[in-house]
Amino acid sequence: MSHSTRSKLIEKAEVLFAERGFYGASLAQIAQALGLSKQALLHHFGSKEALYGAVLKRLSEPIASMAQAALAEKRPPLQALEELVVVLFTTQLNNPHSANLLMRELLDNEARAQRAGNWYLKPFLDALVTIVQHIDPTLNTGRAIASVYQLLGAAHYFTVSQPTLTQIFGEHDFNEALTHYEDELRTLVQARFRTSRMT
Amino acid sequence: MSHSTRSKLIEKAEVLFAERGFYGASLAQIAQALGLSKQALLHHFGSKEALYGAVLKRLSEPIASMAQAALAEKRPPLQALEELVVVLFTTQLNNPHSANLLMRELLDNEARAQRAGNWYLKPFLDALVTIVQHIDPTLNTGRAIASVYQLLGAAHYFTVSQPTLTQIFGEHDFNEALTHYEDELRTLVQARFRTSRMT
DNA sequence: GAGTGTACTTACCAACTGGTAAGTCGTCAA
DNA sequence: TTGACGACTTACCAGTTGGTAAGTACACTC
Repeated sequence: MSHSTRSKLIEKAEVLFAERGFYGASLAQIAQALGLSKQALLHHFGSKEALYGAVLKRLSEPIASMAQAALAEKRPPLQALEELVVVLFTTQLNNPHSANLLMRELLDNEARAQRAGNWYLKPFLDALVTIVQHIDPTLNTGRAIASVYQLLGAAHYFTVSQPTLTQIFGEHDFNEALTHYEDELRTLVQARFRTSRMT
Repeated sequence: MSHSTRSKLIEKAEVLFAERGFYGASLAQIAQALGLSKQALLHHFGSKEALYGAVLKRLSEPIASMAQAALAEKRPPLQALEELVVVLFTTQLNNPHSANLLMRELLDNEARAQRAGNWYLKPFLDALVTIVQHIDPTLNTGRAIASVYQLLGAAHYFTVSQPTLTQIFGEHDFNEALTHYEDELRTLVQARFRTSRMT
């Protein structure tokens, strides 16, 4: 079936792009990993850029809808934010390839900025900024972006560093860090905004 | 002079590796950007991997010595940590290529783990973990790693996201975020460890 | 059963990849 | 003056890159 092949290609491309980057993963590799010819891939997507775009799109959709769901919730916004950050973190932990690829997109962005991919992240970031401004209405947009990025950084960076950390500190210490990380994230969210209201 | 050509090559390689990744930057590009032939480059470094290693080494040295200097300081450790995080952040802001390349190294690490490059970061991370444990001696290594990574993530992630943020939120809001980010980082360091001592 | 469309295939292509071999050229020491 | 060395060069290599052209094989509609 066509749809299944197409989505299988996207899945495999996600893994290979995540592991080796846009230039490091070749069309032939991706297709071959599924027993297809490179030209089968080009038949479905037309070009490497288009394939990459399809991967990015599929990646960003669940993230954006998570953030928008959190925004629509009736819970106190600080609670909603804490929950959202934790859910994002655990989702990334369970999908290391997505997390890696998103980070790569941040890096490649500058050199290949004309691609529309970046904008997939906009609804997600907008929702986060809005939540933060609900928590502390005195924050202007710039400050809100800053605090959102601290939280996002704290979560995303750790996920992506997993292999490095394991190598440097060993599996035992890494697992210890992992066990407590969710907790630490909650502490961070609370601490950040408790202080902000005290100032 | 030989030394000058060699270090010019490292500098240029850093920029191109940062912009396009290890696979995306070719030896010919790097050499050509300095008016040299690809083989001049290979004469100095032998292989692409070796060049990459030289770039990484030069990159990580100042970072490691910063952290070790902070560890040797006589100030209260919380103050030393706050200062170190801020210095790291501003250094990265002023050297976006270094920041990008370090982030890429985190990502490429898994696929090309056999390279020794990772370990350049070990002294730096060790120093940070030690400082954190001076601040709060009740933290085991895992928890200390976790809190170090939150701070590192908050700083590094923002630097690397600069182009994306500018595109999504516009230059004005980004500059506002930038203006306050150092402040926000200080707040974060203080808030994180103030809370930790309260618990 | 003719025609149409989709999902692929093999056969190519020029351009580029990292790397080797074999020089050339200037400098400096004996 | 010779000889060695370092810093390069041109010439070349096989393998891979993304992409095009032209088909084949099969399902479906009319």
